[in-house]
Amino acid sequence: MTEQAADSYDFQAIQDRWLPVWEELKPFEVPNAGSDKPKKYVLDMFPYPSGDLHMGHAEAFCFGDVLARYWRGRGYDVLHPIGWDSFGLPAENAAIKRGVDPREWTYANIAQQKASFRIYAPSFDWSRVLHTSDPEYYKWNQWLFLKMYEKGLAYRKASWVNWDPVDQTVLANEQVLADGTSERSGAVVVKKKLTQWYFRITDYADRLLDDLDALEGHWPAKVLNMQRNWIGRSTGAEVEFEIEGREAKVPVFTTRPDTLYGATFMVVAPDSDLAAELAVSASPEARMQFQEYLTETQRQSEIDRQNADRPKTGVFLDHFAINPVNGERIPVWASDYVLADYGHGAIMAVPAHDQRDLDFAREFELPVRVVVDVRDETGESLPDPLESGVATAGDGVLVNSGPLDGLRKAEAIARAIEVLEERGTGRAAKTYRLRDWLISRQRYWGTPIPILHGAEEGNAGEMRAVGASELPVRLPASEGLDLKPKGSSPLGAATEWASVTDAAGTAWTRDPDTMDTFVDSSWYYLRFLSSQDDTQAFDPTAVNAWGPIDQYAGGVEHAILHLLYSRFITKVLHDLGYLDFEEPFSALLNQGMVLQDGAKMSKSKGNLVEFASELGEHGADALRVTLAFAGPPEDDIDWADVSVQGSAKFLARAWRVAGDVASEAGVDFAGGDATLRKHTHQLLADAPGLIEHYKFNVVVARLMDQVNVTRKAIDAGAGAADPAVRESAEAIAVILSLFAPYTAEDMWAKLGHRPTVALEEWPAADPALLVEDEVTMVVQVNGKVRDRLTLPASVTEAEAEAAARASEAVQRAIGDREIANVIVRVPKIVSIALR
RNA sequence: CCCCCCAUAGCCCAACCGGCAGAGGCAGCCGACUUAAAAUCGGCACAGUCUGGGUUCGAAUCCCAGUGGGGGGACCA
Repeated sequence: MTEQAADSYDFQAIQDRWLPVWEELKPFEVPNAGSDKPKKYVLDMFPYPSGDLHMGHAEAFCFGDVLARYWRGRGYDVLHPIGWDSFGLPAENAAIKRGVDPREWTYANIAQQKASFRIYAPSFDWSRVLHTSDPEYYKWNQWLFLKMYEKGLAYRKASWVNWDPVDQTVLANEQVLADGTSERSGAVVVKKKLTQWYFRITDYADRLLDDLDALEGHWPAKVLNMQRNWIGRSTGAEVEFEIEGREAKVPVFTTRPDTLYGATFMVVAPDSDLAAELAVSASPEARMQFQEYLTETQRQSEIDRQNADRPKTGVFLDHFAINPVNGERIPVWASDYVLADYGHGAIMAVPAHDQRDLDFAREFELPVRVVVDVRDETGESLPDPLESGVATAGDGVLVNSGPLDGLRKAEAIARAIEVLEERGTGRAAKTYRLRDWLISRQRYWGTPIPILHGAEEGNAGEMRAVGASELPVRLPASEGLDLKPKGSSPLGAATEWASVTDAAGTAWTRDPDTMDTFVDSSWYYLRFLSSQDDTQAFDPTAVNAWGPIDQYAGGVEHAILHLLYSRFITKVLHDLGYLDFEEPFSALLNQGMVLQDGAKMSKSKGNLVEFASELGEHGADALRVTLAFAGPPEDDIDWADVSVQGSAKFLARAWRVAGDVASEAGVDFAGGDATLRKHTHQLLADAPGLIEHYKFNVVVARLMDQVNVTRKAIDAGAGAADPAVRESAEAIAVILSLFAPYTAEDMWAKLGHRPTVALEEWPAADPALLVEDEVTMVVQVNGKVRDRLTLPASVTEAEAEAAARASEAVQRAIGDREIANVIVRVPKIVSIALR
């Protein structure tokens, strides 16, 4: 080491010094059995291997790592694994574009990301690494599918599905954005009727919704809100309407069974089976009109359909329904404002009290009957909706409603349900916005669905699950397969792979579809406990010992999809008896985005900050400190607002403090400078709470403050040999190791200790050093600060008040006015109110 | 249209249960060191908390209304 290197901070030299040492020590490998320490499972959402790591990864993995390192410092065994979410469309599309094997492309990217992670140095347990595209992993994906299939939770149905015309595959509802475009390709999604595999997530809708309550305070409020909206439970009643000339009754869902007497017509979705059936028995003109209308609505894009301002359209279906409560005969219409896949695809229309129904009634001159007397604040009845064009949806007293008359809305809803149940024509019911999870994809780079379809006359239409002993169903080589999107799965063309003859000589064809990659990521956290185990998906004993995940960290872009699916699969595995917990993620941290000049970074905008170049230029520590210090982790970071050089400057200052310490390691701190010791112990006392509340930026600020104070003590106070200086430097190294592991390790070595500071337990704050012997109390007169009193910490309320009254400045402020009230809050304030 | 979150120095952000608006940083200015610059060190200055009401002895903090920004849902019966 040259003289120069010894006293100037060189991040490259420090990285080069410690990386090999850590790789030798493997300090973050934790056996499943752990030790006798308590356990924490800290997980970052695993990355997708599209190219190298980017700044978003840098941020996410920084925060996860701070928490993992924190809990280690607090005396826990911490499991902090890493893997790759390596199946999926982007890899496949990129592979098509470059004419390479998706497998090669994917694993090359993984290798690159691993190399970047090595330098960035999150405290991963590398012995547990997994890739979802390994047969050793997706075998268990198939196992999971078969478990779901056995339980009736995986099923096939023909339905209108979201079709991405660019990627040429179906999409889950969750993958279609609000504007009707695909979240992946950006193409306008169209509807296609196809037979597809689904997971029955709607069976779990109530639990998925209700169990969110227990996560309150541990998950971001925003994510809870989004999940609740997504599940979208409505409570009300199912009412059965008879349709003249039809055997079976038609159920409709309503949140307002109290308004049944106001139902003056029925509307069915044009693309529903019921509409088609009713049209068959309608008059020829009505049938023709309906056909035209149906064609018209199906031409509409999702975007047009979602435009709420457009006028109501519809056709009369030439049928009448009977209102079960009053026997009234009401016309049945078809209109696209009723959705086929929500509720029962049919509604009872109450135009007086529902705006959509009113708009429709006014358009087609259907009757409007007020059954709830809704009043405004002055007690005046609101105007008749037919005239005003405004439906009255609020609370009020029921009228024109037979037995419900005189009841208020809530009572009337309850009573209406009772009436329906007594008569057997309805019941209380709930319905959800959430739909079953469509999991089949017509693409190559995913987990093959382990199902065989009958391929000869004798077994045509039959389905058979692949036996557990035959798993995994491996993906065939991509060589010779046309991976280009063409609307059917590339695997179907792999005839040799797809054709199967069983022991009895019967011919079968493999299901050609692959699973949505969200299946892969819905349970990966369980696999980390036994990523090499080829006898089971996961080890229930180990999983129950470590799980659920104590701290999950990742992007808010997964607020619905990934988190909802993981919660669902966790509940299923709980119900199957594998898990003793029902929620996978006890606490969740969502980091914000890294922006540049207020905009999302992208190559096309030319505002990309490259992770690799930042890492090379400033080093891992400066980058991590910058990200942690930029602000609250859940806020977006604008790279234009931060200074990586500033972080580097701070690290150099901290590092020099350690180098200046002149006392020996192991020296007794007790005799050290009291002021500095107090400062150090205040930091030690505050840091845990700050970290646990994700206030990383505040902890970094406190470390800067501690470095500044220590610098002053060395240069102008106690001096470099004072034990308090060593105590402070050691505390800085230990806490700084969460953010800047290399620098902290080097400081630790300079302070005469052996690696690694990452496994060092935090020194305890000494309560005796935290008590102040003097306090400053503020005296306010009529809310204005008039004096500051320095008083002993043991001061009583009466003494403080006396001192305040004795103050000259206070007396001047009071003058000759009378004191109305004196409030004393030791040790903060004396507040004097004048009359 | 409905729901949720946010607003503090030029900028990024702190401020516990309502109790002195400032912990830290960036940018700025002055000075020390230097032949000079960089780095480093020392110092300085900067807001009364988006607006308007209310509660309180006391409000950045609680309540109401609004403005601006962000997010979610939305023809969901």
